[in-house]
Amino acid sequence: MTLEQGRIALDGASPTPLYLQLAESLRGMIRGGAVRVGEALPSERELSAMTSISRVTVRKAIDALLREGLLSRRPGSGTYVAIRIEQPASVLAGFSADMQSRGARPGSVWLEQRVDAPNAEEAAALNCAPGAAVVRMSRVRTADGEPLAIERAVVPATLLPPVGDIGDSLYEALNRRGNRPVRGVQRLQSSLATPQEAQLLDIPVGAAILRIERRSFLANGAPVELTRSAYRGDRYDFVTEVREAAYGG
Amino acid sequence: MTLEQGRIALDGASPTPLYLQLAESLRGMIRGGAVRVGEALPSERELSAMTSISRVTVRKAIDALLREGLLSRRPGSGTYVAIRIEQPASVLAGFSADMQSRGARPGSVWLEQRVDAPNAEEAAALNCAPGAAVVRMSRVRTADGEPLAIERAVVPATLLPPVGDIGDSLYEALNRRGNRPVRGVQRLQSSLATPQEAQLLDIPVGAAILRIERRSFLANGAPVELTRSAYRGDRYDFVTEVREAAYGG
DNA sequence: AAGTGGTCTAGACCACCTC
DNA sequence: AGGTGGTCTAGACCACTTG
Repeated sequence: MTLEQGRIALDGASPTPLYLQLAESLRGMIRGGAVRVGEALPSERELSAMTSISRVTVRKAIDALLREGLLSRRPGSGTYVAIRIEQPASVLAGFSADMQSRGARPGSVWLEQRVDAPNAEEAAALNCAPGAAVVRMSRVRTADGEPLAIERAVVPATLLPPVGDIGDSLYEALNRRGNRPVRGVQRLQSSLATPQEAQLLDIPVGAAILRIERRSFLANGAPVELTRSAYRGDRYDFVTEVREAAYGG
Repeated sequence: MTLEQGRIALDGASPTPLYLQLAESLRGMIRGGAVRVGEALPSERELSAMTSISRVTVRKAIDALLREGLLSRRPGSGTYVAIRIEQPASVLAGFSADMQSRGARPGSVWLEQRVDAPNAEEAAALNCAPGAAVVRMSRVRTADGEPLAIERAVVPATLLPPVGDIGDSLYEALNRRGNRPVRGVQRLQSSLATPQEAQLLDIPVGAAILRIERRSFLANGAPVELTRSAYRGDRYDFVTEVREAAYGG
């Protein structure tokens, strides 16, 4: 047995279910290195004895960590710390939240921020009149100070605070106005860096670029943004979870 | 109660666990319209009584359908058939189905197909013993006769028909054995074509390549495949839908 | 042969919503 | 107040791998 019982602190009186408390403890130990990658966890029966909670509940905690990709089970053998810890961040998040969930510090260098009229494609995508006002935002997005992506967003002006109050996180600004997108469609494409992109991202012309076009929508279906981004191919990967087609569809 | 007991056929002697049998029955009823969208399922205690299986096991079946997005639970109220979700191309489909949905004719040129032992990474990803048998499949995938991608799949041999009977669609072969993946995690990366890839895909060295690594899983969580693909960047884009974080587990 | 995860049962109590 | 899902227990048997 590799773990010391003292490290697992569970509170039966807490409103947090025991299995989530145990999952959190195990998560902390794995991240902290108390159990190394590839090593086995104590068996379910051992964990049950160590923590005085039933094996069914121990399994429920392990189930949660399995879905996070932190652990892997081998029947008849044991439960192991997964080799690759990948963060399935297929939830709808802006650049800032995405970077924070990856453990990097997000930043921005503004290229353009102004109110403008939409072109035909933008008006169609945002479902707004050709004469309506949109906010056009172009930035170099950085992670820990290094350029990672070029992001060009177009948003109906009515959904945002005044241009001066938008700050560095578009999604945060939308949230302040109660206009949080709940659904989005993204299109990903592999491409090569143009000379302009190469200069802004500090990479060679012709380097790999991951282009992402995102359209997102409010709960009532109204379009929120049309954003086109160009990510450095060598520094960024996109993780998504897919499920079986629900039905009919 | 909307369901008739007669519709749920469970076989205690079957090697398939009861909770998966029940999940399949419920899935069929929902797809067949026996319970309409927005309607409540019989309560867990009712299902338990109807099927003579314990409530814990009934919950486990419902858990699986929740993860597929087919059902939604409301504490204190009931379990409901989820509102129909608009499905983009981010559903879990193999190359053949993906191409057909895009209106192209899928094809294959085999590079390799054999039973082998997994390497360390594959054994970890597939949760199988180092000495287990896996089927290794490498193909150039074509759309309307044009090379579009190089696909290298590794699947536990136990999940597949004999190697000679696999045919050209991996997912179809898995389905024949009842091993349909219901969930997958994909990692996408932009990259450049290596000389070997360039030759196989008939593109210049250094052209844009979209690399996709997919791990997919059965309803019971068992890993099905580890597949690495290299798509022509100029011919393929990947569309995915993102939602606000919803289901908690 | 011993240990492991995989499955299953028959109960129980709680917080919440309203069938 | 009665029903619902949410949680939890203390056992049990199985198939499998091999600490």
